[in-house]
Amino acid sequence: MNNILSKVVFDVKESTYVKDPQTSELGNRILESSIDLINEIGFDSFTFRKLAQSIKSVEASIYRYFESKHKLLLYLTTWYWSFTEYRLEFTLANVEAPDDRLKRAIHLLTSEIEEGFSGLNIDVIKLSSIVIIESSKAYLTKDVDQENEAGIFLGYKHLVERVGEIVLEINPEFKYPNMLISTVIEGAHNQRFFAEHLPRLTNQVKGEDAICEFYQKMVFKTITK
Amino acid sequence: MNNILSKVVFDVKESTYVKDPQTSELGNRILESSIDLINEIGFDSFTFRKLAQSIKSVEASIYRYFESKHKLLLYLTTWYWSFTEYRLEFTLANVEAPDDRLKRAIHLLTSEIEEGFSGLNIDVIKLSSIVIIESSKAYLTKDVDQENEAGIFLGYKHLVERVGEIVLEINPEFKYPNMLISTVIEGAHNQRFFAEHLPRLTNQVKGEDAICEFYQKMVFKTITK
Amino acid sequence: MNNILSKVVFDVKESTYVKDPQTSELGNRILESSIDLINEIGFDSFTFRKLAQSIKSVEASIYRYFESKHKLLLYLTTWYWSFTEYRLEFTLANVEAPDDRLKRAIHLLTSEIEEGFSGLNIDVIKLSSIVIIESSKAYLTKDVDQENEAGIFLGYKHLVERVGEIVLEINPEFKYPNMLISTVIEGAHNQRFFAEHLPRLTNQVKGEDAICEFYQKMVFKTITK
Amino acid sequence: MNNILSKVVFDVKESTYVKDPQTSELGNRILESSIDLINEIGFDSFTFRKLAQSIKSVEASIYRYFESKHKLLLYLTTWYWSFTEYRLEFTLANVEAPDDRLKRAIHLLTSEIEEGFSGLNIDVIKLSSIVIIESSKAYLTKDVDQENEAGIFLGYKHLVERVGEIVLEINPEFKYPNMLISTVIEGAHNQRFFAEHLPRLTNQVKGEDAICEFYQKMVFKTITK
DNA sequence: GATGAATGAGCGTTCATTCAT
DNA sequence: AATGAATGAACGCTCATTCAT
Repeated sequence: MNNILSKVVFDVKESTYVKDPQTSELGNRILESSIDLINEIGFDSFTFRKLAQSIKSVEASIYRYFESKHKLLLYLTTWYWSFTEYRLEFTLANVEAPDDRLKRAIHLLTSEIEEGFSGLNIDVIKLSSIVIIESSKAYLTKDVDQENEAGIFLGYKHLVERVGEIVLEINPEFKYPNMLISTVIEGAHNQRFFAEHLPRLTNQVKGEDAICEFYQKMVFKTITK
Repeated sequence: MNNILSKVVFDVKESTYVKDPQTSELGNRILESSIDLINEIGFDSFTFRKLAQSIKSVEASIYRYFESKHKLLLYLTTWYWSFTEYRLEFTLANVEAPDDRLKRAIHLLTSEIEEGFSGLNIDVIKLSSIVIIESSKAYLTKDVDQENEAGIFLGYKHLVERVGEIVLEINPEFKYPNMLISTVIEGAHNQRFFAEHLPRLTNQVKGEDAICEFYQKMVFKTITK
Repeated sequence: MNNILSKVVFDVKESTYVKDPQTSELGNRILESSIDLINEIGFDSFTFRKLAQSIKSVEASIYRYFESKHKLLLYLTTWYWSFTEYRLEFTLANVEAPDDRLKRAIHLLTSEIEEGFSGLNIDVIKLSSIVIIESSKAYLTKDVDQENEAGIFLGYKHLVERVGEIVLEINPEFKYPNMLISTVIEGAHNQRFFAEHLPRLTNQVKGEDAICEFYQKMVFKTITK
Repeated sequence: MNNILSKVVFDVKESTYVKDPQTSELGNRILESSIDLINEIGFDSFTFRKLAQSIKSVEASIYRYFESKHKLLLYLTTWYWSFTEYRLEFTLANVEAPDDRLKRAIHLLTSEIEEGFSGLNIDVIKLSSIVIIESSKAYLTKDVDQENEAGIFLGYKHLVERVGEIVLEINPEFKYPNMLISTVIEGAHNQRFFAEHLPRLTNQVKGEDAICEFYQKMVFKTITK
């Protein structure tokens, strides 16, 4: 599986980095450590200085790869969506029935990643938890409209549209496929966070997986004529 | 309407402030200006220094009211949810039919606030746009679990539960009322942001109001047995 | 003499400072120490950090007074020219004969300040040496044309014009009074520097005062019809 | 003219460079680009990094030629004086009358270079403007006394002495020939800068050439017994 | 000889916060 | 109660420089 995964790895917009971190040993250490560190202390108090200390290097070296911590977060989330799309391909491969396809797609988008992926230097489980908590900070910013970031959300958009298309296969007249799918993705993220920190906002019992079940039902009922 | 509204005004958890800003002229200026300023430059680059300049006062004075900018944001969002709950009461008053009640509730939660509210020193339109963009930052933080903030999300939780109860009136067996309603609230916020900045993630045409229609249908279909 | 001198002290363009350093104890320490420090290590390697250390304070405190080291240098040179003009007034007071007046003026502009001035917290001798070595850096900069600096060289300009007028008293037809006087001022500065560091560029023997004599002769011969 | 000029080219003190930039293609690009760049952004914000970018090379490569940006500036000014001395030879060649020689010499030192010199990779017009603005920074430094820089000002000194000798031919008893000539050179530089940026310090109207005329008269009157 | 990668050091700046008045 | 002055700490960033290839 190594080879295939390493192919995915490159599918990150160049505009997020100065030099692709996956092409050097230091770069990879930056990725690994930043995931650990953001998980630990949160993106807000995450700084290049702290990251530099944790990889036993210096800030200047990190600037060779990313021009700001914001760009680094974009890199990570972009990578995550690109990786998720890749997993989606596998999940849908050779599955014909649209209902089945949609069910599987939603399961993928709303369940926790549980197994690690061998052959990857990136810890996807930790990364997914970063995406849940911090990714909104990547777009909820005043810079979101800048041209150079136009391409950055492509991965996410693409994923939404891919699943949206399955919805349309089932009900070609449904008017809001993207709205529905992005609601599911963001919603699942939120519910997972609520389940852990603000349980009264959800009906998810920690441990069980009501989230996936709920969103599957919601989607199918919503798109039924 | 002045009197009634000013009653709402006090319904903010004390743990968010050192001294209630609504009890003094300076405090009110802090609220007004912070809303303007956060709207303008975003919460991340919003600082007490800049706020102090814009109210022609001094950082130290703001510390009399809020112990951090984070607490100030919590105050504003709490105020917002408390205000929203208040509006909900009005919307539902004397409406008996559960279907009708739910429809109205969702409309309230998913539509843009359009009219200002006279008698309020707080610009609710601007505030709602802050809540959309920045409120997730108020809870997506490592401090979220700290005891003293336990009560802070009460307003939001209460609102979710209030509407959740209407859901249960319609279908007492529905298992995930809170999950559904918080998905709607967060979803509507996101969609509104996407519509403006990342339109490919939504099917909302700017100007129209597909969002409200979509969520109403989604909710009713989802809770139908 | 105290009182009169303290009057001069305020004659510095406000655009050079954020808060007038002469109005507080810390501000005065900044002035004194910066003069010492620039003298010692040169303006190029002079930084706010080093200055802060030498006054046993921190950089942030210095920023209360000056927004950059460049502005601080402008403050010092402006102060110096304003002070020089003040000394000029005294030197010319009650002297009627134009020849005499010019001779005295040139002497003032070309001789080393030797006596300290009691009642001043600023060490004028050290300051004058800074002006000789570093002041050109205050105007030889890409910012020189910016509007906000328009008024900054007024002291220097005014001094040049004041002495230029004496030249015109002696020879009203002389076409280049300002050119002549600014040549003298800058020239005397250079020669004093050369005498110390690059003696082959001058004919000044260190210790003697050929510089003053030379410029006096030069001026009188040049303006004679 | 090529051959003769390329002879001049080598007349730069070795102590300024690690490897003579004129001996390689990259070295020449360094010279050309540094002149452009210093002109554009000023010496203070000129760095090896920016220079490296503009020659599409790398900082490390520049260090092969110059050990610091300060040394590079010294190289350029030294080259300039050496070049000026060379032009002086041509200007004085076959001119016998001392008065005439002095007049021509001063004209050379105080007028703007207008024509470019074919056969030179160095843009002398731009370089002369650098020397006017930045050269004082080359010697107004705390390092000026260091041994290895002792020889660096030889070109300038030599030029001053060469013209000083003409002064002595005319008036052998004149005591300050070097002082006079260095005053003229520095003065002309200053006046040219003032004319453009601080016109009230001069009587030079931009466009005309009062500077040359003024200094010629000044010199002749000053040295007349 | 030229380059790419990495680093150590330090600068300018801003922030949040405290203290005395 | 509000303010002015000062501070400690950290951040983002750039620079000059070195090393290995």
